[in-house]
Amino acid sequence: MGSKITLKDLARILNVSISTVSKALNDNPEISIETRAKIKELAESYGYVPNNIAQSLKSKSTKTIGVIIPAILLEFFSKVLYGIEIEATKRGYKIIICLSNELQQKESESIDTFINGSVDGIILSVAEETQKTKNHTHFLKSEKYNLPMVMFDRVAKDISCDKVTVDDFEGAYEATQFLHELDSKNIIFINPISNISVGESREEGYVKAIEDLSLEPLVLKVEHYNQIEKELTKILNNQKVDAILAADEYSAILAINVARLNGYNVPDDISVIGFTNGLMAEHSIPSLTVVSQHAENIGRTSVEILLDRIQGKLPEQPVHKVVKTNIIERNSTKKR
Amino acid sequence: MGSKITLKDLARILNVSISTVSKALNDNPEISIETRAKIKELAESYGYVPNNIAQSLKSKSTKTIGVIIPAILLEFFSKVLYGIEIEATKRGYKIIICLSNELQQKESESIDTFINGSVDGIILSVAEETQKTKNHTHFLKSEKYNLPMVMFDRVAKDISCDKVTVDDFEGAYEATQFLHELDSKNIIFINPISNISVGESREEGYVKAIEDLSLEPLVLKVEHYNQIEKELTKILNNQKVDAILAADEYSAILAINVARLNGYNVPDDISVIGFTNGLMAEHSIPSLTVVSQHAENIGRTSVEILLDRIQGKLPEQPVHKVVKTNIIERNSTKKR
DNA sequence: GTGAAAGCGCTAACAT
DNA sequence: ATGTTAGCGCTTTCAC
Repeated sequence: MGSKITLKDLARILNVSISTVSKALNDNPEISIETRAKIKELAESYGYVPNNIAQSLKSKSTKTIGVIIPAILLEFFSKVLYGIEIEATKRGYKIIICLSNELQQKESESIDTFINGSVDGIILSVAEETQKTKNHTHFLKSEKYNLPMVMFDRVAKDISCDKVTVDDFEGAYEATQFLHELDSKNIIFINPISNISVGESREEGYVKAIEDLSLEPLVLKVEHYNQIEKELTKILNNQKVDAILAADEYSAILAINVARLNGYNVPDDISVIGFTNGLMAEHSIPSLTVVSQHAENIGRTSVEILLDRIQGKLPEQPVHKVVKTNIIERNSTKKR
Repeated sequence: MGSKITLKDLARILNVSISTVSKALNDNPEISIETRAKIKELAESYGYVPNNIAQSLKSKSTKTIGVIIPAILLEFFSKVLYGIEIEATKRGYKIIICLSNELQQKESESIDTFINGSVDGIILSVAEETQKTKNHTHFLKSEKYNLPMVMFDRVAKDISCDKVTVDDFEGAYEATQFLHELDSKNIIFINPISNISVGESREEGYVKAIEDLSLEPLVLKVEHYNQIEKELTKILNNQKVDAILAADEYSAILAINVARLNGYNVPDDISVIGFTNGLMAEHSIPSLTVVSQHAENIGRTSVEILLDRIQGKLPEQPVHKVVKTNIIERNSTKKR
C-alpha cells in the first residue's frame, strides 16, 4: 500500500498548487525556503518518488539505451554488456536488453521496440543471419526515426552510423608474428567461425602474416567444435605443426587438449594462441595465451560514443573507433 | 529526418480530430471502414509509430520488467537472464537490466531506479554483500511501492515475496546415487566453492548420499582451481577412485583433464559429473555429464510468476517454486 | 460516424 | 512567492 503518491496529492494535502510542489521539490529559488522545506518534508514522509514515465514524456528523454546483442551466452557479449552497463550507469542511463539470438527477424523486431520512443539510442552487434543475408533495411529505421545507433564488433559496412570494432585482422597478424618470433615455422589456423565477419578477418590476418613471413599457410576450417578433435589429430599425425592459432577460445582449448592427447607438450612442442580472453583461457591447463579484444572496453566505448552523439558532442560525420587488440601471454606459448 | 510523427500531425493532415485517428488506428468500429483505411494508409506512409512513453503514462503499465543480477560474467546468471529475456519477450514484455556487482549499495540504487514507475515488476537475485550483512531494508520498498518482486536462486528468507530456487542438496544427492548406480564405489567430491552457500549444500547432499549408501566420503576442498591438478593427481596415485562429483563446472573439466593425463580413461575408468550445465560442459572432451540447475528455466519461471502476479492470477500468499535439478547425461559417465 | 474534452503526472512559461 | 495554464502524446468517455 501507500503506493503512487503524486504531486497532485501532495498539493492537495498542503493546499498549494501542483506547480509550487514541483518547483519546491526541484529546489527552484522562486519558492521560499520555508515552503520548500515543508514540501520536501511532506514528500519525504509520504515516500514521494517522481514518476519517471511522466518526466520522460515531458522531457522527451528517457535516459535509457536500447541494446541488441546476438547472444548473451557467448562470453564476449556478456563482457561487452558488462562494459555497457557500467558505463551507462555511470552516466545516469539505464539499459534495455534485447537478444536477437542471431536471427534477423528478432533483430528487426528489437529495433521496432526501440523506435517508439522508449530509448534515446541503440547499441547493437549484427546477428549472424543478418550478416549472411546482408539484408540491412531494418537498420535504416535508426536514421528514419532519428534514433542514434552505435554498432560494435559485427558491423554493417553499408550502414552509416557510429561504429566500434576490433581490429581482428591486425590481431591475427600480430599473433602469427608472435608465434613466429617463438621460432614456430608451421603455424596452423583453426577456424570454427569462418561464417561470420570476425572469423574471416582473423583468417585474413593470419594468411597475410604467413605470406609476409614466407611460410606455408595451413587453415583448418570446421563447422562444429566436435570435428576439431578428429581433424586436428589427423593433421598432427601427418605433418609437422609447432604452433596453433585458433579463431576463438573454445577451439583453442580443444586444440590444447588434442595436442596433449597426441603426446605433444604444450607449449614446448606446440605453442597455442586463441582469440578472446575468457574464463576458460584463464583456467585451462596450461593457461591460454590469448588475443584479447577488450570486450568490456568495447562496451564502454560504445556507450561513450552513443551518449556523446545524443548530447551533440560529436561531428556530424559518423565516428568509427577501432579498439586495439593485444596479446595476453600465459602458459600455452613458449617463453621468450 | 521524418522522425516523430504524432497523432496530432496525422489528424491535421487529414483534417480530422485526433481521437478519430487514434480510434481508427486501434480499429475501433465506431469509425467507418473507409476512414479507418484512409487513416491507416496515411499512418503507414508516414511511418507512424505510437509513442510508447505516452501510452505507458496513459495506461499505467510499462510492459517492462526490471532485472537486478549480481554479476553477468557468471554464466549461471547469463543463462537465467537468457531465460528471462526469452519468456519476457514471448509475453510482450521488455527487460531493463541492472547489475549489483554483488554490492548492497548498487543493489539498493537499482531498486530505486525501478520504483519510479519505469517497470511493472522486479526480478532479482540477492547480492553477496547483502547476503552477508543481512540488511534487507531496501527490499521493503517493493511492498511499499506496490511493485511485485520475484527473487531467484539467492533469496532473502525474511522478505515476503515470490521466490524461485534450486534444490542443490537434492541435486548432489541424486548425482551421487547416479554414480553409484553406475557401479562406482569410490566417489570423490571436489569442492572449490565451499565458501558459498550453494557449495555447502552440494557437499551436504553428497555426504548424505554417501552415508545412505554406506560408502566412504572423500572430499577434496580447494581454495583455487590451480590446486586441483596437483591435489587430485596425488589422490589418484594413492587410492582407488572410480567416480568424481565436482561442485562446479570448471572443476569437473579440470578433473577430466587430470584423470586423462594420469592415464585414466573417462568414463571407462572414472566417471565424472559436474554441477552447472555450461558451454564448457558441452564442449569438453569427453563432453561432461552435469547436474543442470536449469538456469534458463529459473529465468522463465521467474518471469511467469512475476507476470502472473502482475496480472492478478496468483493467490495473495507468496509463491515459492523450487526448480528441480536433473542430470544431463553425456560422455563423461559410463552408459547404463 | 466524428469530435470535444478530460486526464495520465510532470514541467515551465507566464501571470499575479 | 505562488498560482494558472498549456502541453508532452495518447486513450476514452461523452456529446453531437
